[in-house]
This record gives sequence, structure tokens and C-alpha cells, in this order.
Amino acid sequence: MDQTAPATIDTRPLLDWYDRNARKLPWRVGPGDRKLGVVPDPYHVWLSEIMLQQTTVAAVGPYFHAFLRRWPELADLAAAKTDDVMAAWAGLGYYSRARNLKKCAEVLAAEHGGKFPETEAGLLSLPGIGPYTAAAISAIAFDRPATVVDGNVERVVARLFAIDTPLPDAKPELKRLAATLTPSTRPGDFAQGMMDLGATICTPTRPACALCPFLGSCKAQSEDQPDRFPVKGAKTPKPTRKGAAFVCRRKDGAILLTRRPPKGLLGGMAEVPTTAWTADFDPDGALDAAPFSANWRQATGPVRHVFTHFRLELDVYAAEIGKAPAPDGHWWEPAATLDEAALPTVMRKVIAHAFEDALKPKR
DNA sequence: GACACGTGGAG
DNA sequence: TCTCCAAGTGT
Repeated sequence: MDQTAPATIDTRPLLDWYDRNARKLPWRVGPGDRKLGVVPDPYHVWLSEIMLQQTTVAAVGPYFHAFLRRWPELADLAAAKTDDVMAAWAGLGYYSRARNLKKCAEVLAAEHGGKFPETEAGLLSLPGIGPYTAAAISAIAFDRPATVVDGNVERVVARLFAIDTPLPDAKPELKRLAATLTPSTRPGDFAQGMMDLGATICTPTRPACALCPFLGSCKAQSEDQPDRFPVKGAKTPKPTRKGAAFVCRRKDGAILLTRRPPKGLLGGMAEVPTTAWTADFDPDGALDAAPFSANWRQATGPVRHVFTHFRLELDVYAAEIGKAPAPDGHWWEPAATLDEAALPTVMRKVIAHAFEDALKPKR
């Protein structure tokens, strides 16, 4: 690897650009506000950074507001019930984030006097906080000179230096180059500026190089092929798994639910009873896995859902029954509170499909 | 280091 | 319909 090339890129234009173009985000203290003495709330910075992991700004907004409305302070979240946190997170995905969020709040309350550490090392030791988030909180909340590297920064740096190494192998080199750019003054604004730049100008496709503060010092742009970087490794195709799900509605409208194991896919979330999800699912034997015998009717067509590493097709069976005890490990979720249950999106799709097909009121 | 881990929007 | 992706972390 070429270690000799010094970073000669002037980063002052990036801060100037950020002063003029910073995105207005609910959890952000803008460059103008900071100059008036307003400092970010570390709790808000932390909550937003966890939610933003692999998740779009648009998706995070409503969840961020809902969490702060319900748990205004870190101590409130530390004292919350884990299932309430899981339910409030439902729909946002990557549910281990919610479990670690709650765990992190408890650790801070119990062992750190309810305050966040200001250093990367201190933050890195906490649940759910990895290298990116530790650097982001240290830089954004405490304005410490940490090198913040997310997907945006990787893209910007890969283009600035025209790095040919494919991701993820290029990550160490990109981090090293990013560190050479990080200024000692306003490191938090620099980090946010780099991420804003990646989100709005240095975009994955069709970057708006004419508007870029690095125009003139970007190697990829000078070679007239900015969107060739970063180079990506080959991606593997997604296999398909199949199974069946059972939506059982009691006469009063309650739905039979159970809890998934705390770890793994959709860990700790609620679900309707299902078969295992496998590549060799046998549809003819599906009813053997039903929670009890009933007049099960199959809805038309499966529910399709795409996870990170596989596609899922679930046949949906529905039944209506009178009073019946919930089997071990199951419970009847009242119709009135179904919306607030810790049901992941795939399960909401299953229940909605049953309601609009097999459980439709008969004419 | 490789893989598991969700979801919804854009092109 | 399909691919890519969005402020990554844990194991």
C-alpha cells in the first residue's frame, strides 16, 4: 500500500460549505446555533446515531420524536420496560439495536452516573456502540477530534483519493485517509459536514460535483469518473425460505401471539405462531404446526418479505375460535392494543393479509 | 474475517 | 420486478 502520499487536501472549504448548507435535522445543533452557545444533548445525539445505523433519515424522524416524547431523559429510558422499548422500535428494523439501547441506558445509569463518557474508548465499551457511533458521539456531542467514518465518509474519501481497493477491504485505508483530513478545530461540524456532503452532493450515483467544496482537489472528479468509486466487492444472491403463519382471532377480536427468542432474527419481538422458515418447506404438512386444531382457512397467495440475507414467503392460515386458553408461551393480544404490540413489519403484513382475505367478514 | 441482522424508498 | 442502498454492530 502506498503510505507515502501526503494528504494535501484543504478541508476548510468543507466547513465553510457546512456553515452554509447544513441539513436541518431534529437531533442536530446547527453551526449557527452552536456559535450562539447552544450545545447538543448527548442523549439526543446517542439516540439519533443508534437509530440512524443503516437507516434513512426519513425513517428515523418519527421514531426519534416518539422516543423523546415517551422517554424525555436518559433516566426515563433506563427505567423503561424492555418490551415497551421493543414495541416502540417495531418497524425500524435491526432489533438488537433496541435491546442494546435499553441495556446501554441501564449501564449509564448504574455505572456512569447517568452521563455519557466523552472519549471514544469510553463510549466504545458500551452496548450497541461500535467504532462509528463512538467517534460520532465524541465528535458531535462533545466536539472532540474523533475520526467519524460511515458509508458517506467512505464514499467521499474513496473519491477524493480515487481508491481502487474494493470494499470492505478498503475500510482500513479509507479510515486512515479520513483521519488525515480531520481538523482539530470543529471536528464535530467537520464530521457532520462530511456526512451531509455524502448524502446530498457526493451521492452514490450522479454526484453533483459542480457544487462540491472539494471540486479541484478530488482525484476521481479530476479523472472525470467520480461514480466509479468506491469499488464494491461482489454480492451474494439471496436464497428464498418458506413457511406458514397462523393468525388466530378470538371472537372478541384478540389475536394469538408468542415471543421470539431474545437473540437472532427479530430477536425478542412478538409474532403469530409459525412453522420454521426453511428452503425445503412442505406446504402440505403446514397444519401440523398450528397452535391447535381449528377450521384453518388458507389466505390467497403468500406474504412476501425481504430480509437482509434471504427472501421469505409465508403461507397464511387463519381461523376464528370462541373462548380458548392460550397455549404455553402464547397470549391473546386484545384488538385494541394490537397496534402497540412489539410486532415487526413482516408480522404486521401477515396479520393484515389474513384480515383482508381469510378473516374478511362473510357476505 | 465472514456472516447475521430489517425496512422502505429510489431508480 | 429487481437491485441498491441508509449516519454499523455483534459474534
